[in-house]
Amino acid sequence: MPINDVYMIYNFNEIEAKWQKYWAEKQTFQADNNSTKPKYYVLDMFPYPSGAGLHVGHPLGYIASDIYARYKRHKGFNVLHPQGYDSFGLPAEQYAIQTGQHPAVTTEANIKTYRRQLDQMGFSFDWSREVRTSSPEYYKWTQWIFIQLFNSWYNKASNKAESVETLVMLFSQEGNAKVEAVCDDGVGLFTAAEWNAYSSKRQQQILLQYRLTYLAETEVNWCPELGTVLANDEIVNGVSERGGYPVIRKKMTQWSMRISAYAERLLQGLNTIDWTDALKESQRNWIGKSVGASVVFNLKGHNATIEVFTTRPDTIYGVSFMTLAPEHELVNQITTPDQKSAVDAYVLATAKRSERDRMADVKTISGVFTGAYAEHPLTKEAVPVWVGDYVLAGYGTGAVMSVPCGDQRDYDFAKHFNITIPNIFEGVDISDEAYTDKANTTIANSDFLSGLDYKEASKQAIEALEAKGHGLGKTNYRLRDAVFSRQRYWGEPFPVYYVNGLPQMIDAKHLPISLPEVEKYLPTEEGEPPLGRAEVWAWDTTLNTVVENSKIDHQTIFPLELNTMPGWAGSSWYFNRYMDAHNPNEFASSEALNYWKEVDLYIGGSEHATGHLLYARFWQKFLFDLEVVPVDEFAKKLINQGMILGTSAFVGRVEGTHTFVSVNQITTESIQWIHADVSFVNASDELDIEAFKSWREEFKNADFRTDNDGLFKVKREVEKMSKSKYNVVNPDAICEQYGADSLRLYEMFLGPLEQYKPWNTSGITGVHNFLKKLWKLYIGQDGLKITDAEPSKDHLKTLHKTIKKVTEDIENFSFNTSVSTFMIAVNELTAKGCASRKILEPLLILIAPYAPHIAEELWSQLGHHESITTTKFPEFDASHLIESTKAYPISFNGKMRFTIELSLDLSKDEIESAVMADEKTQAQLDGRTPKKVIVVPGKIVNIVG
RNA sequence: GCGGGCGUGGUGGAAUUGGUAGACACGCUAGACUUAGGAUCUAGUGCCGCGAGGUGUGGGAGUUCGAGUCUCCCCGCCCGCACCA
Repeated sequence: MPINDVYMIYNFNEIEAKWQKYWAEKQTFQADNNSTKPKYYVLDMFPYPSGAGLHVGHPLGYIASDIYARYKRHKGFNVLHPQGYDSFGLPAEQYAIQTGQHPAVTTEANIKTYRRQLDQMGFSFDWSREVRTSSPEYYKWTQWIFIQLFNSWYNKASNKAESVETLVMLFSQEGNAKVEAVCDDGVGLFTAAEWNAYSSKRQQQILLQYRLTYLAETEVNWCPELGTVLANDEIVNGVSERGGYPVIRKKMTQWSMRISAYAERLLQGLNTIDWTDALKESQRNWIGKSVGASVVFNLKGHNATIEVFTTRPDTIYGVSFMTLAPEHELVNQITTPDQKSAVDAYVLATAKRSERDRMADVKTISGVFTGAYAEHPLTKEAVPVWVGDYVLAGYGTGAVMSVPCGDQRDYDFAKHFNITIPNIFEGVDISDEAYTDKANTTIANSDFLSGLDYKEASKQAIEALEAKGHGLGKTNYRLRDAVFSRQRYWGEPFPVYYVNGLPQMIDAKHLPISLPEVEKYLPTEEGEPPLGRAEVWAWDTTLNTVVENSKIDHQTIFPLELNTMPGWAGSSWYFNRYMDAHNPNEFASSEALNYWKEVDLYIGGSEHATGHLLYARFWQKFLFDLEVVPVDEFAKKLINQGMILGTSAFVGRVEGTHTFVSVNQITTESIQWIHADVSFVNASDELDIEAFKSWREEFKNADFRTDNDGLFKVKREVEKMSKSKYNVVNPDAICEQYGADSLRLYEMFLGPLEQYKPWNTSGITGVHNFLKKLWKLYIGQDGLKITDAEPSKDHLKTLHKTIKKVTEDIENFSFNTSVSTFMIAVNELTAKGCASRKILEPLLILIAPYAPHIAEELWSQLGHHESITTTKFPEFDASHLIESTKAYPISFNGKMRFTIELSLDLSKDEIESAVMADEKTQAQLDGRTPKKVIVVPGKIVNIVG
């Protein structure tokens, strides 16, 4: 056979296509819901299929999870490794608005691209379980979950969600006084008799205040540019996360999710799951638990009271004033005529400032006295009531009891307005700043609390306040209920219609409620969401169907909800659907749910910390309460892969001219930096001037001031990889040039999985060369090199060193170092001329999870007819690592330690005597006799004295 | 301000978890073969020094026979939350 025959050289393109086809045809990676093997569920965060396709950053996490999934198969697990698409979303809709193309059409096209790109990477996904959040078969169950939420309330007594039917029963039997529910503020008390006498409408309105998803007029974050509301986690620094548009506060009637009911369980659950500390900490911050007390102050001369929340009830005797948020409802009511104009002016001025301004400017102290006085609940002294914008309307009750000696903000406010600062701490100087250290506090000047520490004083203060009916211990959470409505087209329709303005659920058996066709994807002229354009968007209660009817008679036909669900709806439960992806009758069968239970390993970006990952935990806990899922945390272990960043290239242009200047030639002129496409620049930062010139019309006749050698250098900067920064590297090109196995290895080789790292294509030659060397280890000019010769001890040592390292690496998710380990192994075996089947077969299995195509190809060339994917992973045998007998002592203080290199030929006993005979050891022992010598091959030897 | 993390060659990064720092790879230098090569192979490559040698993990101190690793202080960087009462 000629040398350039396909079987002689490493023809990665051909090999990869061949095995991808093989895996697809044989359905190699289809998971079985009935298996005697132990199960293992490896999940990636499913992608949003954007029009730009995948860049090299996207597959990083998929490669890692794929290696792990393949490894687990080798280890004898029944592995579920599915993939799908989070296919509802804003970009497809924005594109639809611009082009009139239906989002379903562009989404379908994008999915095709994604699928092709994912396939070419050789991922071992079980595509038979693919889900798409935008398909009616899927969102049928998203709608179903919504109905379950609507039909549930949160019982604090049982600490779980229960059916609204039980709530109705309680109301009709004993009213709501004893019902411990998480519900809206301001639900009044009623008796059973009153409840039963209420109209049906009134009853429904009351129930809405208890449901886990509810309709309420709330102040929401409205983004005019996007034409929709946003959840708190979708806003970053006062602007929208997507697009960076301004966000304003606006009152609207919206669906909300009562996630606050689960605040404590979401917090506690973090202790049971293996997620990173950083991520858990983000969620803890976001939930923001604080323990303290609610205290009620009477107002002098008014019937009203001010309720405050404090984490420092121990400082109750240090209160010298109170502060209300400018938006507080009492401000108007209690302001005295003298102060009215000043207060009104202040409130107005604050209202004019945007959220962002207020956030940016925290240093300026401002406020105004209302003229009113509250009464201290214990001393009965008068306490002046102020208004100040350092108090936030949205947290706690929007009012605080100000203790200037114990809180820096209160202190600053008091200093600024000359309010007295009583000192209630023993032996502490507060002339310069407040004393905020509650761990080392002794309370003074505080009646019965004097002499107590923080903990005891808080306890007794709460007891005293409770006894007087002026307060009680309370825990506050920062976590707000999540707005669930979006004024958008491309999302799940709600299974909701309205009768007399009250929401009704469509019976689950009529789901899905599919998205209607609309002519345009914009809001209507009347300002209704896009679904308002649908001619057919009403529910016929007699026919139980969405009907075509322009003249709604309001007897049997009722309007449907026009909002759609937010992007996070479909992604909050998809991991359960994969277990039984095509079940038309249930969202997943209980057999499937009980078999797979939860995700064992979840890999995805940390940017979802307070969005998707919190909402998904919330829904899982709810579904657990409903007893439809068997576990209340959906992912046991979670790893955040770091982002792969792009290395942008900038060319400098002298401001206001058409002259471009190489970075070395820049002198004093002011330079405007322009992104150049990274494909025009080589590894030495030199620009292909001609390519750049023909890139855009405006550059065609530009001048270029080059270096003396005629080269033009660009400036490099590491940024997020993005189309708009022209720094995107396409995996298709890499696969074409180096192959998927090279790309997979290189992405792992780049650095620790969780770290952020810039992409640099030139380094890929290193791993590519490794694959070529690997190939040459098995295949020579005359074909297969493998022999059945017994391996030498040296070869065995290399193999087992590699087995040990690679196994440890995979278990610890340090995939980067095993790539190096492979390189060392192949270099050593090549140098030693190893051709033994007993070495090279196990080696191939080690490499298979990382570089599956080449491994499959060589495996089949070795004469195997079955895929390598389920062969048994090689076992490490320590005896092969023992080396020589040189030992030298390390320390002696009761315990003695030696570093030792052990000999392959020696037994444990022989090693022991070798150690003891060692000169240095003898010197160190100084005549003493050790009791015991512990020998661990490949490790340090302990000698216990 | 609070919380989490990090700091090692020109670069990405290793380091048996307290035991020969810089594995492996990129880049670079020299050479070989080809002789358009960006292909392949060999050798070298932390820094200073011709050399023996010295020095070296942001800086300083400490614990230890021994510190990149542990403790304390300082400097710098990244991420999350942020007037949260």
